[in-house]
Amino acid sequence: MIKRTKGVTISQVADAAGVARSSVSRAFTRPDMLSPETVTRIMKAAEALGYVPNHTARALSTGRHGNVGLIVPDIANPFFPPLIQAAQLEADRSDFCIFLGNTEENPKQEDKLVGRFAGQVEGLVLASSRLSDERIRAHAGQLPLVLINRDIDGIPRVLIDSGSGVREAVEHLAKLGHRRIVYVSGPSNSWSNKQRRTAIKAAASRLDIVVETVPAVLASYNSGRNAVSAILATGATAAVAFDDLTAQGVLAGLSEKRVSVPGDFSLIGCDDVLGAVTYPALTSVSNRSTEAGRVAVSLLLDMLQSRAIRDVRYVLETHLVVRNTTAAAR
Amino acid sequence: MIKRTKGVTISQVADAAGVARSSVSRAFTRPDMLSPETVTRIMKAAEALGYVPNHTARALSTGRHGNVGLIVPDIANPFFPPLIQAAQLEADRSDFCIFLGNTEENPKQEDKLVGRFAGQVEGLVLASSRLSDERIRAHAGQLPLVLINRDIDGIPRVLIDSGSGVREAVEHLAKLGHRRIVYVSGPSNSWSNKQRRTAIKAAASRLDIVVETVPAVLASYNSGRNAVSAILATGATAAVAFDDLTAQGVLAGLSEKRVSVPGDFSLIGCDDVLGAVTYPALTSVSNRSTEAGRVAVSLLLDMLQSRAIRDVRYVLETHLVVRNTTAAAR
DNA sequence: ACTTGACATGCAACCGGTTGCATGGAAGTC
DNA sequence: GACTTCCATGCAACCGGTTGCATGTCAAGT
Repeated sequence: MIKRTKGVTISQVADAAGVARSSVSRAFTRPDMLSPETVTRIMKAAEALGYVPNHTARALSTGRHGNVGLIVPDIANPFFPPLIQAAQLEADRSDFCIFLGNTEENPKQEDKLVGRFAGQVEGLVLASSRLSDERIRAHAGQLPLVLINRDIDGIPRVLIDSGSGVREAVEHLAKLGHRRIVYVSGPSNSWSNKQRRTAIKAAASRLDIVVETVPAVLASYNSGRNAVSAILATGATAAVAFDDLTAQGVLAGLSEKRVSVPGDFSLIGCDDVLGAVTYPALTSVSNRSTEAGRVAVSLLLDMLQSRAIRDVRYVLETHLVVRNTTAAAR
Repeated sequence: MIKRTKGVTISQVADAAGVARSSVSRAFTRPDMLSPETVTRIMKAAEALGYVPNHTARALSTGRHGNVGLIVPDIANPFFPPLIQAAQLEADRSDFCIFLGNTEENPKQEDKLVGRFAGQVEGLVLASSRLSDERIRAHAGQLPLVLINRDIDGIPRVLIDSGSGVREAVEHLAKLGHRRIVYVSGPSNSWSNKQRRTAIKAAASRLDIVVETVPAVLASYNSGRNAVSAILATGATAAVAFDDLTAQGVLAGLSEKRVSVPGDFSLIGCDDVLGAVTYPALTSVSNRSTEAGRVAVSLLLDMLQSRAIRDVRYVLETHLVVRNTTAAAR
């Protein structure tokens, strides 16, 4: 049977070392204030007793607990794991821990999580938040906040500009001779979706290409698959999907309808999360999610240190990665 | 400019409501101890002041902070996100927050994370821990611990048995008339690989099927693709791949060689991480990672409540998920 | 030898809650 | 009407650290 050892306190160490509690505290936090001998004596006593500073108590008196929160809409979406990983790594470099929250794409859940996190993190990163600007502003009033893929004035944010990559995608399709294309859109309250749709329309109109939008509701395989009939009905010869998951769904749907890719139809995804591991390899727009995670946390930690909020707007450009789902129009 | 509102304390609420601090505390934690009118008065005052209980202070005096830690070796491995998600959901149901740690497959990093988490979580789930039994036992002495995919006596654990699913895969192929199959193996030092290979051989010999092993070196798309020539050279009519990524590579390689799946060749993956989002949909062995995450957290919360450690060994069997890459042998 | 100052350490208040025990008043009992 | 019982509330200690200020000591400065 395993039994649990319970907390050794600073007082016990103080007694053992024959000093005041404050000296023990200083031995751990500002050893330069004490004579070297005292420090070693205290350390030895602490070691012997197995003393470990109580994080909670420390947090209570200092107001700093060394945690930051990261809230994402859907961990299972392959876009996020690399972002989370990078965020965690960056936090770790400064000895911070990451609280992870998953909102299931649900603003209410997100609000709830922010509230619950608020008391125990020093700052928060909201990735692809589904909250209203208003709610985000309200939260930003409570604690340091950094956004990923939400563009709100006055709140530090890291934006992955999929616009640049999408523009390249449209140019790529234009060069291949496609004159009529479809944008398979994602969640309507997603900032990225808005951004991509806008970029596509702008690029297309500049290149004299007709774009139609087919909604896929959720960013998922199934909605992509279900959108296929609507896509084909437009008479387009190519499509850009909101993300790779959706694209993969479209790919499946097309295949079922005996439309070959890229022979009969060209398809481009976004976020480049599946491109390299599926067949045929998906042409897609790179995502930069790793950098986004790292930069967001780094920004947040900066804010915590300087206690200042700068109006940072950090933009990461994306590019088209050409693989095997695009070819010349028939 | 956004400015931050700082903490309203229980004392301020007490003053505003004209009661003692303890009453305010009780209004929030055990309202039944107070008269209804007092409670409403306090609540009204709290509301007006924007009071929110300080989580840290509460944790200090109660010793319960409502957090559990989850440590995984690699968030980016598609096996884990569903597990994490499920764990988070389960924790959430009991108003617990999840601390997420990523060890990069590094035991030292894992040890460090456990140490850092220890002070601020009530319990810990270690998924596919890379620590030695000894270290795990040591940690288990410090705080409640639940393991996923590690089998250590005396420590509650959740194990995913991929053997059962692999057995079903072989039976499925046998029923379809395949007499000669290939196992496309994964990393030689992987415990799962060993488990799967063993299960395949046992099942095959029982069913009078010939199995050949083709190594794929790494569990990846490319090594799967490169293994195709060797696979076809064996004259087999079906293959089981170490994991879905490898299977997807094999699928791509077969397609390039004009071998149609499942018409000419049947293919089964493992872990079911891609099956539902690729085309053709991959027949695969389920991974149960969602259940594993949920059960592990649930077990942990139980332990926290009952303050007891039971020697639980929860085994999750896997099953074959038949999709569209398997058919009758020619 | 006396002041001055630097330095090491202790004291005690504080962070913001929780909780066992004491108290006082109202209701219930005889 | 006096006595118990019970309930709502307050008091104060406590959780385990941190930190501003006071104190004591010892060496350097004159």
